[in-house]
Amino acid sequence: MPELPEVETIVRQLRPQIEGKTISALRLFWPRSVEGVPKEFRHRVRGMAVAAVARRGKYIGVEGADGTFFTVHLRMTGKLVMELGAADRRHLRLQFTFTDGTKLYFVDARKFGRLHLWPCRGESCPGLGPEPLRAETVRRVLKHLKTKRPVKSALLDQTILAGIGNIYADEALFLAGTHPLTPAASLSDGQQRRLASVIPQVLRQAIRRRGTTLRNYRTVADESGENREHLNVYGRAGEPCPACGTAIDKIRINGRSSHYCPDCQKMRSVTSDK
DNA sequence: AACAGCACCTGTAGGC
DNA sequence: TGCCTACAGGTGCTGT
Repeated sequence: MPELPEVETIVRQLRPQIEGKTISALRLFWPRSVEGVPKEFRHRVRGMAVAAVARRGKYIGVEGADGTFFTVHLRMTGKLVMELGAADRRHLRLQFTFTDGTKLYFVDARKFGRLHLWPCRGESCPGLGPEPLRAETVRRVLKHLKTKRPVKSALLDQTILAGIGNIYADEALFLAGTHPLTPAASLSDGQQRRLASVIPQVLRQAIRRRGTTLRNYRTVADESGENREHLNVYGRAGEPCPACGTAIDKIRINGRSSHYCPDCQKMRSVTSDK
C-alpha cells in the first residue's frame, strides 16, 4: 500500500514518538510477520534503545543505540499506530511495549508486511536503487537505462529507483506526458528531463499532504492522507482527463493496473520528440 | 532479459 | 441477503 510519501509520513511521525525510548517487550501474534527466526528477532529487539528512525525506499528502519537494526516493510495493508482502534484488534500482528508504558502496534489485514533484522540504511542498502527525490538523480538514472521494458515497469523496479509505487508512477507519467508502455531506453532527452523533474515534485507534493489514502493507509496518528483528491489519473478510469477531457484509460502492465490519458500520453518515437 | 503466472492473505465492491 | 468473482497501494519465486 504505502509508497515513498506514505512511508516518509509514517517515519516523520514515528520519530518523535519512539526515539529515545527503550523496547521492554514484544508480542508476536502472527509469527510470519517476522522474516527469519522470530525467537532471534525477539531476543535482539527486546531491550533495544531506539536511537533513530529512518526511511530508505519503502522501508522503515529502526536503529538501536547499540547498532541493532531492523526494518519494517508495510507492503499492501500494514500500518504502525500508537493507539489500537477496536476495528484493528483482529489484525494486530505485533505489539511493542516501551519502558514508559507506551505501545506501538503493527497492524496488517493481509499479512504481507514484514519486519526484518536487516541493516538497511542510507546508501548501503543492497538491492535498492537511489532515492527519487532529486531531479538530477532521477535524470542520471533514466539516462543510463538500457532496457526495452516499459518505462512504467522500470519505475516500479526498486533496484532502479527506490520508493515509487503504482500510484505515483502513473501520476508522474501523466504529468510528463509519457505513455506507460514507452520502452524505457527509448525515452527522448525531453521526456527524460520532464519525467526527472516531475517525479520528485509528485512525491514531495504527496508528502506535504501526508500521502494518499485509497483504503487502508493511515498515518501513525491513524489519520488519512489528503493526496487522493489531487490524483489526476490513478483510480480514475473512465473519468475525463483533467487536461483535455478524454476518458482516462486503464490497462494492465506486468500484472499492475496502469492509468493514463490516451491523448496526453501518446507513444512517440525518439526522433519526433527531439 | 523480461514476461506471465502464481504465491502470500484478507477485505470489499459489484453483478446477479 | 447471499453467492461469486475480480481486484487491491508490494514483492518474490518459478517456469518459459
